[in-house]
This record gives sequence, structure tokens and C-alpha cells, in this order.
Amino acid sequence: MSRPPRARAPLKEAALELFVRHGVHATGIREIARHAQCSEAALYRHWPSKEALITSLFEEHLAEVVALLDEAVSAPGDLAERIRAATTAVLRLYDDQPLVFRFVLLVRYEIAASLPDDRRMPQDVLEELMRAHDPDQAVLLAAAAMGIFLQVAAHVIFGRLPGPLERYCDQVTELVLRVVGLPG
Amino acid sequence: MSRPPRARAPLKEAALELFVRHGVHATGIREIARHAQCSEAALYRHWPSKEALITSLFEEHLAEVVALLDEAVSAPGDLAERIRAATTAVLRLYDDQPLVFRFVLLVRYEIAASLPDDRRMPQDVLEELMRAHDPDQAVLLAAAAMGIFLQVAAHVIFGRLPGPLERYCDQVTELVLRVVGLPG
Amino acid sequence: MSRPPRARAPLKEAALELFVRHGVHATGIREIARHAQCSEAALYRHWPSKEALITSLFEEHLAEVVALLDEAVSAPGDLAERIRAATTAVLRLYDDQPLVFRFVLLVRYEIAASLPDDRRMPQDVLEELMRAHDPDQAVLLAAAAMGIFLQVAAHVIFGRLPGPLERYCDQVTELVLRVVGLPG
Amino acid sequence: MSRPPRARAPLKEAALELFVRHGVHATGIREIARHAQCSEAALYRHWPSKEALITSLFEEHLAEVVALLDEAVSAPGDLAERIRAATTAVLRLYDDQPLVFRFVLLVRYEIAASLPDDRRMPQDVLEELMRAHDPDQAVLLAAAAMGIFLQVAAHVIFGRLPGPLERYCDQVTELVLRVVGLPG
DNA sequence: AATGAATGAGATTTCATTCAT
DNA sequence: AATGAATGAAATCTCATTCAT
Repeated sequence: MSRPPRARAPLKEAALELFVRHGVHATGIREIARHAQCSEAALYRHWPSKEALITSLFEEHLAEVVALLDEAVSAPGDLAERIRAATTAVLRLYDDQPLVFRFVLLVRYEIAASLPDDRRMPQDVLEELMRAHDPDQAVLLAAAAMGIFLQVAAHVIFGRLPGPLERYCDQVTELVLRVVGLPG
Repeated sequence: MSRPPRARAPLKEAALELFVRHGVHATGIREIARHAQCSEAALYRHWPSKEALITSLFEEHLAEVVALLDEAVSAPGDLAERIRAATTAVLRLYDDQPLVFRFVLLVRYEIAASLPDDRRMPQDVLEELMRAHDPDQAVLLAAAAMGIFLQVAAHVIFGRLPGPLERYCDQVTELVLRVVGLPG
Repeated sequence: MSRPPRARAPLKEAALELFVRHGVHATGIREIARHAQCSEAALYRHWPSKEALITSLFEEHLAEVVALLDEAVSAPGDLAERIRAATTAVLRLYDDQPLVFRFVLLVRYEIAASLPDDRRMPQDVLEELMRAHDPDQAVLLAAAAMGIFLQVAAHVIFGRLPGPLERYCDQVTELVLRVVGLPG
Repeated sequence: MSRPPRARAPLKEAALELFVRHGVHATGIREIARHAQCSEAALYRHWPSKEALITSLFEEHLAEVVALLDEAVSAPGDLAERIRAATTAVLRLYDDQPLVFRFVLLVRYEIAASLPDDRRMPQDVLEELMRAHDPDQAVLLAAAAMGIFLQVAAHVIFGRLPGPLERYCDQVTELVLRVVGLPG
């Protein structure tokens, strides 16, 4: 029998942190391996290339976000309550797992081209939510809601707004409700 | 009167296009020079480093956006009219110079850290606009407005929504007005 | 009585095929193991190193050729008949085991340096055969005969001449006989 | 203006020598650059890859050999004299430029696959020479002649026969003439 | 006995940048 | 002024091999 993998998890953690801290391209294999306390070659046993590591990290964490949103919007209640649940879920994600949130935020545009078209994205969840309310503008409303989430989060990340994000739950929820046309 | 340098403009155009197409880090000096039909060394006559080129491109176009917004929000009229003007200006900018817009979208997070803190940003214009209306929430409202702009633009760029962007002028304006609490 | 190792033969076959197809250096342990459907470490149970595997493959087949030639040249008959027998044996061997031949052709120069000086080579058999006939030129005649074999075989392998090799038995025998000065 | 290339010729010389001495695959870019007294990166200004360097060296030197043979076989005289001229040319090449000869000899099989099919090879020159004499067997006779050349040269290279190669001119010529059926 | 994990050394190649003409 | 040549450093990745289970 062979020994269990020992380097895989540390490599993922190190990569996530360094990618977020210094950027995907500014982070080298060497640095990741050093932080994970293993050899550079170990990485290539688990992922065929650096890009594959980035993509797999992204997909994994994106799936987390999608699952989180799916759960939130499928909670009982009317549209307003679901929007509140989605807002809360997203904002909490940043507070709980800031690395995951920032990673997804940072690399999404770079990754975009290499993702399959049918990949389920956070946008899709919001669009489905909005579609029941206003089918004609669902895409636009979902985009607006997502834009509000992300930009507020970006403000907190870059220090324009004080954290934690969760403190803006009520306010952001209210903004999204207004966008949708359901002011409190 | 020295004649203007010949290589500068082609280098900027080539850089912008390649940065947007392949990413900032994936684009090398060599490739930029080849597209601009000049030597690699020529680039160093005009900018001291690749990073300086990136930053200067970014700052230049940022200044353009800021100027555009400044002009829009200083137009006569009430808040709603100013918001409409700002929306129109931003969306038109993308349609007129999609490369510029995409470039700013792509590199803003990477660049952010290296910009001086007192740099006037598009956010600042929007915040000033909002401050007159609702001082307590100005930052948040400006963030929401900006988020809506950017996300809708991103949707068009990545094909989730059909272009051109300007066609969403009325809808986006309406969404921002709702966010601000001034529904049509 | 220990049962024979299971992985040895598949490893040899896989190595031979891949060495011939992609070259000795371009073929990695990993690829060999994958083709042989066993682990990389298994190879090291049977040979102490990759180089040992190459050498053993080479020596094994060299021994086969030598034995074949030895048998052929010790058959009853005069020189012409022995030359015919040797020719037939060599050409048939290559028809039967084209991979082996190509392998020998590819690596012989690289291997040459690492073989012991007293290693009995096909050349030696031919030289002994020739020595009885023309002691002064034995080495040269043997070289010429071997050169004819190898080059004709190479032509077949690389498609300059249609196969199978055996069809050239009479012609090649005649050529070698002429070289030796015993034209039919 | 730019400076003239300084590293190109030394790189070619170093590569040729090291490829012949240690083998193509056992010779690294680093070693080549060190022998040429320039940086490793300099190589990539002149050839896009190591393989391209190998191929270009091969093609260049192969063209030399072909030109040499072409000149030899186009000399005035009957077939026997042309064969003598070709033999002399080939054997002298080894004595004059042993590196070129050995390089072509060593890498030809590794290179074979990547060469265009219509590439003119030494074989072709000999075949044309033989075709006038015996059209039916031209390919076979040319192969035999080439095999004799190469194997005798290989014997000298590996010390089975004492050098220089030119001393075997008469003997080798005689052998080839016998093969062709024109014994002295 | 046999495996997948892990590794250190080294491979080739690319980078932004400087040099020499 | 402008170029192609050259470079040191670093990048990603592969290698044959050994380890631990």
C-alpha cells in the first residue's frame, strides 16, 4: 500500500493564500511549495500544471459559493426574505472565508475564458431567483444585485468601508430590494 | 519644437489590445514591440519599465473616466438628471472604447495597491454626488451604483447580455435611481 | 520455486515499444509503467535503474543475434553457404522482431561506450567467418557485410524499400558474396 | 544600429562538439552556453528551441555532405571513377571534419521523423548514380554502398579499425565496385 | 510485494531589461 | 535615436529515484 497524500491540502491552502495576497501570476510554484513545506514537484503529482491548480481551486470554491446561494434562495419565505437570505449568505462568506471570497473575486475574469459555458455560476442562481419576479429583466436585476454585493465587498477589502461585511447586511438587503422594486 | 515620438502611440495601442486579449502578465515586451512594429528597446525610451507602462495606461484612462464623470455630474439639473448623465457617460465610454474599459476592469485590483491614496477615483465622483443626497450612506450608495455599472458592463463583455451597452441606459439609470430612493 | 514475476515481461515490452517510438531519452519511467499497467516503483524491483533496463534490453538482443549468427555460420557447408545462412538468419530476425531491430539501431552508438570490451558482438562472428577466407581483410569484409545488412534493413524500416526484409535474402546474399569475392 | 551577433558561431561550434561527444540528449543548454562563453538565453535569440538548433545543425551539415557527394559523382569519368570519387569524398570528410561526420551519423535516426520527405539525402545521390548502371537494383546497391561507408567509418570511430579513414580509400572503393559488379 | 507519494536536481525556456553599435 | 544582441534571474515543469505504508 502507498502512503496517504500529505502535501495536497497544504498546497491548496498555501496557494489560496498566496494567490490572494500577491496575485495569481506573481505567485510562483516555488513559493507555494515553500509555504506548504513540500517540494515543488509534489504539486505536479496532484495537479498537472499551475494553471490546472488555479482552475481547480476556482471551480471548487465557486461551487461552494453556488451551493451557499442555492441553499439561501431555496429557504422558505417570499422574495424579499430570499433576497435577504442570499445577501446574508454572501456577506457572511466573506467574513468567514475571506480568502475564498477574495480569490473568486480576483481571478474570475482571468479564468472566465477557460470555464465551460454550462458551468453553473452565482449569477445563475440570482437570475433564477429574479426570473419568478420579473422575467423580462431577470438578467439585469441579477447583475445589479451581484454588482452591489461585489462592489461593497471590494470596498471593505480595500478599506474604503470598515468591516466586517456582515454589518452591511440590512443596508445591502434594502438596496437590492429597492433595485428589484420591493422597498421595505 | 521636437517632433512627437513615432513609436509611442502604436506601443500604447498594441499594449492595450494585448493586455486585454491575453492578460497583463501573459503579454511580454517582445510581443508588444512586435505588434507595434518597433524594437523592444524602443519601449524603454517612453516608459522606464513595463509596470510603468501598465500604470500609466491605467492612470490615463482612469483620469479620462473621472473627467467624463465629473463633467456629467456637474451638468445642470437635479440628482436624477445627473445620475442619468453619469450612467450615460459611463456606458457610452465602453461602447466607444471597449478596450479601455476592459483593461480597467481587468487590472484594477492588481493596480489598486500601487496607486497613491489621494488619487481621485470614479468612486469619489459618485460619492460626492451622493453625499448631497444622503450623507450617511453616500459611500454605500456610490458603491452600489458603481457595482451596477460594472456588472452590467461585464455581462455585455462576456456575452451574458447582448450589446451595445448604451441600450441599457434607461434601465440602468432606473435601477440606480431606485437604489438611491428616487424611483422614476 | 518462486513464481515468475508478473511485471517483468510487460515492462520489457512497453519499454521496447516506447523507446523505439519516442526515443530512449524521451521515454520516461512513468510512461513505461503506465503502458505496462504497473507502478513506477515496480520497475526498480527488476532493474536497478533505467539505464540498466536499456542495457539489459540491448545485451539480451545482442546475445540473441550473436547466438543466431554463431549457429548460422557453424552450419555445414562452404563459405558461400554460411554467408547465405547468416544473411537469412539476420534478415529473418528483423522481420520477426522489428521493434528489437529498431531499438538496436537507435541505441547502439550510445550504448557502445558502456559495454565491456570483451563483449562478443555480431561483428566478431562475421570477422571469424571472414578470417578463414581472407585474414588480411577480415575486419573490413565483416564491416562491409554488416553495413549492408544494417543499411538494407534501415531502408525497409524507414520505407525506402518495401518489406518484408526476407524478400531481399537472395539479393543481399549475392551482394555480400560479391564483396567477399565469391560472386554466384 | 545594433551590434553584430557574437554568440551565434560559438554556439554552433560548441553544440556540435558536445552533441558528438556526449550525445544530443545528454548535452544541456547550460553546457553549450558555457562552452560558447555566452548566456543560455543567447541561444534562444538565434534558434527558437534546442530541438530547432539540433535540426538546423543537422540540415546544414547534411547539405554539406550531399553537396560533396553531388560534386564527386558529377566528376568526369565512368561509373567506377565516380564511385571512387564518391568514396574518397566521404572518407575524407570524416578525416577533415570528423565532428560533422559523426554528428550526422549519430543523430540521423533521431532526426529522421522530423525531416521533410522530399529532403535530398546522401542516399539519393548514390541512388541516382546507381540508377544509370542498374535501374532495377539501384536502391539496393546504393544502400549497400552507403552501408559499407558508414560501417567502416563506425569501425574507425569506435577503434575497431585504426584511422585515418582515408587509408581505406582503395579498399572500400574496391568493395563497392565489387558490390556493383565492376571488380577492378 | 507493491504502491502512490514525495523529492532534489536539473531540464528548457521566458522574462524584463541593458548593452553596444 | 533606434536597433538587434545579449543577459541574469527566474519561471514552470520533468526526471529518475527513494520513501513510507
